[in-house]
Amino acid sequence: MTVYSTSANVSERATAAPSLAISTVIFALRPSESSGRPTLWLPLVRRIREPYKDLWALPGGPLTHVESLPDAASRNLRETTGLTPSYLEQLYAFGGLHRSPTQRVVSIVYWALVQPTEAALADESENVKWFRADKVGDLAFDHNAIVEYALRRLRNKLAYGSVAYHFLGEYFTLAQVREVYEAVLDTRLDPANFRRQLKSTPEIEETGEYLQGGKHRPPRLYRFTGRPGLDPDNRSTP
Amino acid sequence: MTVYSTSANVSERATAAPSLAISTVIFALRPSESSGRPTLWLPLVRRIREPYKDLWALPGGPLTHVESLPDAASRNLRETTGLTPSYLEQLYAFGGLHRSPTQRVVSIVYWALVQPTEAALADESENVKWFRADKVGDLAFDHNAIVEYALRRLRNKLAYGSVAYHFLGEYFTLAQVREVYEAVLDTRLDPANFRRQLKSTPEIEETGEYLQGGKHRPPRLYRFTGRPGLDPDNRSTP
DNA sequence: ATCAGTTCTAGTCAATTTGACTATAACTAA
DNA sequence: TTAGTTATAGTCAAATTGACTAGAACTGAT
Repeated sequence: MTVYSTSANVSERATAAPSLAISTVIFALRPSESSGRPTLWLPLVRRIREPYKDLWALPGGPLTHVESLPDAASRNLRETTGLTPSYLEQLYAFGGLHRSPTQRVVSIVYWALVQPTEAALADESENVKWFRADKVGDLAFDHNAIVEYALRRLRNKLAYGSVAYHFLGEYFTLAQVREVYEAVLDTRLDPANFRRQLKSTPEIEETGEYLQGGKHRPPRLYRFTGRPGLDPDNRSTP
Repeated sequence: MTVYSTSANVSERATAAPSLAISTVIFALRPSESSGRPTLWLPLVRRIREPYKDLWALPGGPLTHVESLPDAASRNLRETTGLTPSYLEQLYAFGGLHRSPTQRVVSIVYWALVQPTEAALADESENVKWFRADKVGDLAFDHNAIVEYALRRLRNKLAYGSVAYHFLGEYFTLAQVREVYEAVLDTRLDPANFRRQLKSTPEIEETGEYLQGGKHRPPRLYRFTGRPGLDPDNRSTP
């Protein structure tokens, strides 16, 4: 089985550029099956051909000539899960020599966050399944390393940045933000101190609304007004 | 002038993968020509063919089949400047549709830091020249945007991370570290407070040595003992 | 209607960190 | 010997953080 396309000849094999693929690590919060508290999940697709046939892998595919890198990432995200991300950022380009046993492939990997309302509608099937981020099992290629790195970046970015809000809808309670932090960082945080910190950041705006229908005192709803970040792609998410 | 290689046919043009290149933004500190204080510089190469003939551009070239991404970055860094970096990290993959007017190119860009002893030996020629990082002029392709982004990342990383020491040799004074911060962030920092902070980080080790030969009280020399960082390539720099 | 249970929210207080500043030590050059 | 300069330690108030207390506001059970 040869891995080079149709009309390539021997001299081209030596110099031909490695092929380019786009993959995406998609994170969403879902209630844990045991505790009911939100935990971090991601969708994987089952490989239907060699190499690594029948193993789970990150959604991905080749980059076509007519689309930008983030467009390609969005597209294969939509194609495999039906989802539209609320946040999409380039993670890393993985280009090790032996990532794929049959071919030299450089994968540019994106990571995406989707809101739970979106995530609930996600397509799931025989070949697309959601896994807890800390229990993905053995994946195809170097995808375990990629998922681990994506998790590190997510945790790191959460500490400094403004990503937490992209897991949530437009309006949210401060306790929901805390739950995002607790799920992603896998810790418990003091509710009173956490809200004091959030209230001191100018990017979080108090609204007049309250979340009704809960079992206890209705919490006030807030809105995030910050700007994306320093990613050069910078989808100005309208 | 066609941009596709020899035996490509029409149908391949539509689906052929975009070509892959590696570029590097190389930072080093050099004494400013005016004040003598260290400032941030980077080497650029003059383009000797179209497109953008005669404009300055980042060092770079195609990725060959037999080298990893960081190896390719090191190689073209060495080939253009003769330098060996003390720090090398992936910056970003740039893949906009119209980065090059003649061809679809995806560039995986690395950024490197070199120590001043190294940087002093750097090759300079008609076609390789060093520029102040804030005065590079109009560059080829999207390289102005790339340099700007590299600067943002460098500044950002300096605040949290451990990059500053890679601008310096194995032994350094705390004032030298401060000069790195001042050069990169373009501010002045209080010497006393700055050293208090450094001394509270466990990764900086006091040595028994002092830097002799200065004009004033000889400062103590320190050593950095921290580990690289969370980059997946992670050259464990022996 | 009342009360127990729970979460939301504001606040207190000591410990730690930060920013502005002062003072002394240790060297060189004149 | 002294003036000039950098290195280094320390002081003090302001700001931030972590642990904790307590009242407000709701639901569901009695």
